[in-house]
Amino acid sequence: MKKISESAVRRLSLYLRFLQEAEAAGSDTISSGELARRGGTTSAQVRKDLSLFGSFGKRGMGYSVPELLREIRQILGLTRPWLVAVVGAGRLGSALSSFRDFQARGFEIRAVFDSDPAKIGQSWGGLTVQPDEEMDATLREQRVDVVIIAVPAEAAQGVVDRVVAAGVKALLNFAPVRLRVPRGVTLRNVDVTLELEGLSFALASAKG
Amino acid sequence: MKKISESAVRRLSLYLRFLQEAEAAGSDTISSGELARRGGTTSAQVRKDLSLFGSFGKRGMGYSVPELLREIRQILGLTRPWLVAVVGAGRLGSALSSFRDFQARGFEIRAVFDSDPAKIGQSWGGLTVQPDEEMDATLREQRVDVVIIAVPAEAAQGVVDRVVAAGVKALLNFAPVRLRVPRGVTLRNVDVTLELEGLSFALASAKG
DNA sequence: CGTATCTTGTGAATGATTTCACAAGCCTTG
DNA sequence: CAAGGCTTGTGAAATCATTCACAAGATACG
Repeated sequence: MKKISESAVRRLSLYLRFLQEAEAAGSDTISSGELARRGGTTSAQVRKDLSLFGSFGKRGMGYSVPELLREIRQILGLTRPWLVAVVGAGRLGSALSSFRDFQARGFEIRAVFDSDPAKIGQSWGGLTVQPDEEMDATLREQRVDVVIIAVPAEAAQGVVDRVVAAGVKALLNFAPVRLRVPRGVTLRNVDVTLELEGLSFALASAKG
Repeated sequence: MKKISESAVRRLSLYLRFLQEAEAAGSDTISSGELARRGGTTSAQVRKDLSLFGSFGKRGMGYSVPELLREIRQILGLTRPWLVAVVGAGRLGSALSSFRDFQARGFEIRAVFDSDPAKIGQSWGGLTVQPDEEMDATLREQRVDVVIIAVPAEAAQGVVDRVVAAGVKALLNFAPVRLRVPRGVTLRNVDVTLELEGLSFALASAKG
């Protein structure tokens, strides 16, 4: 299979969202041009992205909304739920755990961990905060697929090493630090500081 | 001035972080190879990125840590603090407002807004949650540079329109929705759902 | 002072991604 | 059932980003 760029996957994810909107609005079909308009890209880009995985449209007609929904869900692996654990029960972890959208999109939070004894045992929307020591066992027992890292930067690499050792293959990191993962493990970073500095650059460039 | 890609700016921001670490560790100089190693890129990439803005190194010696720190701060516009407001006093807004790193990196949170009467008046780390109605006046009075959007998706575009009308030129959006901004306004998105779906794609591709 | 060693800065080459452009297919209408 | 009007799928072209490769400058050391 040929290599799919990260930006192409991002766009697919966006198209999925637009298709859900179109479905809710009662549309049966949608054109590449319409998807492009919503996504701020071009119709050729949309068709190219989709053509990486197959031919889903009808010439003259566009794409069937339910069919393309099915196809993109299949491509993105969203046909079954993924099990998620959050490490770090601070404010960010709390915000993430309560994010209702996750559940709706097929990500089920199954465990929350923290190293702070004061936090352990607290109940969080049906889940009990567990101590770090139980991480390895729980991750395996619950067959957790994805771990969200919401601990301070200094602690993040240690958490990565432990969850990777427990067999987890996908990580989403919120700590402002560059983490090392072995081959075969996928890591994505959400780095708010980086984004703010990007805004700073834009402001400074504009103002001179 | 030639166009600078977003990925180049991201990397500059990373180099800045590594330089701060190097400074804390007492290093006087650092080579492009060392910056590359920490950033997971190549030394040529580092030199190319820096060469977009000038020649800061000494052949045979690398870069002076304090000097390159100064230069990158200058490039990124981090020589003075930026004033920030958070719209949305939910859990995410709370997590962001309490994020100590912001202050340390030159982003000062000056106001928090919410539309929920139950939240208004609450004290948040020295700030009082203000009602939406005061947004326009406060943003102008406080000369807010950057607005962080931490409201539900349905409310986000309305917030954008209001803060843009109040003269704000830089936005960081956490709502899982594609927002429209006029030319001259910079928008960055942090979309956790997109990131999770990216992980899902990686997992699904690997497992077959 | 001359040689060896290191590392920068940068054109040229390569690779990746996006855009262009158009033949081909599908539906509607008369 | 033929003509007209859309819209797809996709090679080819253009643009953008990364990597290569090396001359040139700087230091260290005998």
